[in-house]
Amino acid sequence: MNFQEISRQLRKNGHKVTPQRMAIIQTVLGSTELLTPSSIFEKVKKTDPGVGEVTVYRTLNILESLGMVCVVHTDEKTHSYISCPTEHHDHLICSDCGKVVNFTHCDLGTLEKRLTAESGFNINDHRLDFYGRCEKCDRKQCKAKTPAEIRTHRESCH
Amino acid sequence: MNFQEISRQLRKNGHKVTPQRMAIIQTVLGSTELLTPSSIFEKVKKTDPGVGEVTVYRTLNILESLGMVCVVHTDEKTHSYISCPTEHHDHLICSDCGKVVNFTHCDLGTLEKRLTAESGFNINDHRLDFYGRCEKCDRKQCKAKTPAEIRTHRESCH
DNA sequence: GAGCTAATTGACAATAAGTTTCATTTACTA
DNA sequence: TAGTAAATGAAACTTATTGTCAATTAGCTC
Repeated sequence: MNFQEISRQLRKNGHKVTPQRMAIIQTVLGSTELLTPSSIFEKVKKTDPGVGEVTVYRTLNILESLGMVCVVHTDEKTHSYISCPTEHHDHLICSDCGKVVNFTHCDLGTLEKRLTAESGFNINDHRLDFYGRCEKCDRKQCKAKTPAEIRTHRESCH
Repeated sequence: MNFQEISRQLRKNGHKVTPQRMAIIQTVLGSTELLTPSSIFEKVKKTDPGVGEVTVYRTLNILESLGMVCVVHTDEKTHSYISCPTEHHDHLICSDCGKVVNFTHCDLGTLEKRLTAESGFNINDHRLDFYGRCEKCDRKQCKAKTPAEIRTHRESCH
């Protein structure tokens, strides 16, 4: 998604196109790894020091409402976000480096029918996340323990 | 799981059996609906007013470490817990009343193989949650909007 | 292009979930 | 029935996120 498409998408939904917003959006959409509000803030600050942390939170809410990012549930206490396609998809998440791969065609139709019959539930949605190690991390096993080590390791994977 | 099994399980793992702990555990394990720390606190307070909210948090952490409850990810900002079997299972969650049904045999082997081949990921875990309406709620569509209305509605479903 | 207006921004304050601390109490063991 | 380490409750603390508000700005209208 390029600058113009993003701008159009924003305006179509009644949002203004501001430099802060665009800086944040380009950082988020240009990444394939899991991002937290504060990690986004840190990244954006390097190129656009004028952007406030609160604006990151606000922009993430807009992106979520537009379906351009997903909230990924991790064991951490902060929200994690990942840029994603707007059609239905699920996630493969690397537990070492935070890389996320979207995949489509989860083919849960059969399972869903079985569960509907067994439970009486009227199912209308699901969330499927696979966890494991991406190819890179699987080769160089991660030994990082401290937050700083994990950050270094993650950077070496991207 | 009865009183004695729970006690044994606790002692086996180096935890003491206290009245507060047992009150909390029996409330949690005796429920099929999603519970938050504060909703558990409210329930327990009715029968055992002496139990503090912090003890609820501490007990939930123990139950989680023993694999007796799962954290279920919702859109709410508080953690939600559900009593669950210790072997692998996934969840069906009613978005109206919070009822949770555990199911086994998710049969994701084929999908997992495909994704491993396509992505190079070494997958070792997954999380699959189906969302929808349970049979009861599907019949009497939920119109509740305010927290108080939702609470009333939920109580009427259990 | 100038002016208007409502949305956006950043700084700061407020909130709330969850954790830590610590003096006191209590479950288990010897 | 002590002794001791774990557990408890109350209060303080931490930290992610949200709300407030005056100043700024994007995008519309003329």
